[in-house]
Amino acid sequence: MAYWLFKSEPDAWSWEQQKAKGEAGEEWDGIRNYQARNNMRTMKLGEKGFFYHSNEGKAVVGIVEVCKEIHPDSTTEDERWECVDVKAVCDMPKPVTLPDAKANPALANMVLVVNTRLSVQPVAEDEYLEICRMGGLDNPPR
DNA sequence: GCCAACGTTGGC
DNA sequence: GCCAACGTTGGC
Repeated sequence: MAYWLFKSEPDAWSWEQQKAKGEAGEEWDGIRNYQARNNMRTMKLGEKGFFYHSNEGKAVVGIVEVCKEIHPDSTTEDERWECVDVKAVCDMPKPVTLPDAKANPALANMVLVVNTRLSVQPVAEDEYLEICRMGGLDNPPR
């Protein structure tokens, strides 16, 4: 079971909007970066990931689950671009900010800290659990 | 709003 | 296949 992190500017697509979609979930469309797309290609149904607000907030605000595996991105005719669907699972009781993550030595190698520009990224299991711990999530969904 | 870091494009 | 020019992301 792998873990992921999805980045979104709240102006474009916020955690509130994601939660409003409920169980149906929503396409994680608009990704135009090969690395990010390749990460989505390896995602399996049911895998968990963080929902991260970039720009405003700069924090992990919730947890999502992959509810549809890789398929064409409906927002473009360009068949190079594919995406998955995700649905909201739960809030992060206490959002974990980027400065929080940077200040934690256990997260020094986290992609979020090391490569700030990658919008869909893998998260190691120990990093996943550490962020959940910092966020006050006692029983992280696995 | 600025700018560093990074990715992509296109000329050669 | 290299690399300069350009565009975009995202932290500050």
